[in-house]
Amino acid sequence: MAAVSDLTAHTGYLLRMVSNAVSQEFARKMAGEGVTVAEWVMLRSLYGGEAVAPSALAGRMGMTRGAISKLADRLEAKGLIERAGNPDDKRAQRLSLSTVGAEKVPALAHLADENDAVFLAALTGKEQERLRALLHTLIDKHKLSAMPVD
Amino acid sequence: MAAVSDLTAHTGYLLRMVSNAVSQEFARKMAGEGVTVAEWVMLRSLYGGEAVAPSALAGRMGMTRGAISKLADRLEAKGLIERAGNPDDKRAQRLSLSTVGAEKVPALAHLADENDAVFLAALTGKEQERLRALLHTLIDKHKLSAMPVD
DNA sequence: TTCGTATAGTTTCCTAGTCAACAAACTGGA
DNA sequence: TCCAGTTTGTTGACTAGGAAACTATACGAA
Repeated sequence: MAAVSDLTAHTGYLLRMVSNAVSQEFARKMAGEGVTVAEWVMLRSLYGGEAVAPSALAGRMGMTRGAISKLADRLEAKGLIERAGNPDDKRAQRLSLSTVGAEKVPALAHLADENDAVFLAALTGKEQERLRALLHTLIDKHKLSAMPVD
Repeated sequence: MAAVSDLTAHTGYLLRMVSNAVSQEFARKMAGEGVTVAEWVMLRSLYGGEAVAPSALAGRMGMTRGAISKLADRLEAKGLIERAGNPDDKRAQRLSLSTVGAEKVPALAHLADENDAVFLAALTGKEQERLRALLHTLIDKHKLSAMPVD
């Protein structure tokens, strides 16, 4: 007998529901700063570190090289990042934040903190800890590493 | 002082990471059946009930009417759903599963069950319960209702 | 009645991804 | 050395969705 379980019977479903709610609200706030979530992730990834190769970012951000290429185009056009060639390997590039980009990150980070705090305020401190622990367990056991963008 | 917190410091970030992992794996399985996740949600929403108006589905699925219109086009083209006019209101439509569509749902539901179970196997039964409870709390307190599709 | 407004679904334009083909540059073994 | 295979980033074709304009229909108050 093929019992068809309800959509909401799946934890994966609940996860998407909650995750989407947080992300959409976050996207809205970022949009107010003229930045998309993917752009924020790239900016944050470049913050406070050395210049990074696009292909490395693709791995970190869980996007294709093609997507990174276009994303970098947009951020470069906005003057938030810079592309530098690599004399050792003429194919390669190094992406880094521009001064303006670096100045923008803390403000965006503040929005991210705030967004997270507001949403999680629906849980007690202990519950928040428990949720984080459970998510970390899933991440570890499944060896998840790619940064989520969409 | 503007301390810039790490991306992974945000629970919203962890949520997206975990949620994306489940969803992408699920999307891969659905793709093997020639169906996208959005299509699955629509099919499941139409399963075992009365015919539904596109606009109602838009609300339930958290998508715009435009998106539903195109989604319905695709499913109709695949022969999985049917559009019926409404004599009472010539603007309105009613969407329902075709016989083929209805037959397909249980198999897809099985894949959904399986996908969920495999992913959550990384947690103990008690932990799974706790995770679901926490997600439900967030959903309730934030009055989330739209079905997540992307 | 009839006209203004609201509603249902469609369509167009835009955005942001993927995938696959590609050119240029590198690498290493015969 | 040199050439086959790999890697880097880019590009073009395609997809799925959102926003807003649009069409057709319904409704309601003057």
